[in-house]
Amino acid sequence: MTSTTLTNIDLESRVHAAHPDQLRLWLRLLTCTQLIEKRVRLGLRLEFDTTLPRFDLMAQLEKSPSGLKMVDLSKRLMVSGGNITAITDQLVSEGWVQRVDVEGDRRSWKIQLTKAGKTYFNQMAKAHEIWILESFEGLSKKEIQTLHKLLAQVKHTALQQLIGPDTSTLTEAL
Amino acid sequence: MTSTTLTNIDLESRVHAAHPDQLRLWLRLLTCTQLIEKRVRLGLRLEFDTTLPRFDLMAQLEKSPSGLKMVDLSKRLMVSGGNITAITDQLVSEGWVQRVDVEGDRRSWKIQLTKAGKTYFNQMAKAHEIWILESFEGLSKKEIQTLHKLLAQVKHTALQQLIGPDTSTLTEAL
DNA sequence: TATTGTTATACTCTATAACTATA
DNA sequence: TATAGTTATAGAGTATAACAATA
Repeated sequence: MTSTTLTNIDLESRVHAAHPDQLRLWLRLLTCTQLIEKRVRLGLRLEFDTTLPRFDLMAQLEKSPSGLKMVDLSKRLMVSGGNITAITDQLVSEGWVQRVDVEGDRRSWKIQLTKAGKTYFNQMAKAHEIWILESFEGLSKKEIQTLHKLLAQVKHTALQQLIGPDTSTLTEAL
Repeated sequence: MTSTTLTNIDLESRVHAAHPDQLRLWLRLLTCTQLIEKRVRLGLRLEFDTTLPRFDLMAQLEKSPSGLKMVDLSKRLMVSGGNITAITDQLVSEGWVQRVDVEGDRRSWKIQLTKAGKTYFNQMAKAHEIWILESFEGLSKKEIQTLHKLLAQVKHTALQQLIGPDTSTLTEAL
């Protein structure tokens, strides 16, 4: 018989019997996220010739039709301003987003999806939704709700741990 | 009042009310993982001047005291062979791991932690464990078990979706 | 022929810091 | 002074492909 089964060939093989349940949970959480993320990245690259950060930025814009400032995008995507400039430049050159003047503050832009960008994003979002549905198809509706609820608590705690109990922004904390 | 609360300034603001529960679950899963991962990366950088991929590679070696071949590391860490060579080279130059000849196959090495590497890794692992315990301290023991169990199903399904039902390795599928 | 590992290359994402323009 | 955004730079990680050595 072979020395390792497929399910052992991943990060979880790191866990020792002596390690606490929290560590096992973290590695399982990480494995799940990485598997789904790899699937999404693969699909975005093969079917749409794009990347996850670009998709994420467009998803933020789709959610805010009036547009978002660079600094808003920086906070929401939890990356530095220079990154936002770089990714935005790419998307502008490809025609998917546009910079629009902000009335009353000549330092800022509103970044918006173009009409072509909306169409393009909607196509990606449909495919994305299918990949995600497939990734969770082993769970019942109730299990999905339970998971969602438990992860709410994790999110709350992890956020506190990362940024502390004050009101500073995420990017400032990093 | 401010337009956004802190908990809205993240990826989950992408979700629309019309989107299915699975999509909400995925974004929450991603947010949780990213928050904890940022905390771990920050700690590894500030306290140990190292990175997560390097830590992960050493963790694999610590789990396999007899050593692992490059190809094993490639599969377990789900990255290409060239990356393993690069990261291993760094760790060798820093004295934390060593390449050891494999009897009977002159193409391969066994990569092992050095004595100094074991000491160094154990220090990191202690700190890592604390960061993880803190990240999940909002959950009861039972909730941790429930989460772990539900994520087992997610892992299984996501793995099938990513690589298909056959027996090929992860890296081959990517 | 297939496998193991290395090398060369290029690309994406990332942060930091210096800078300009504006508030 | 502080904020918004850009630019320049450097570094890490990643994949791919060509390659050499060995099985």
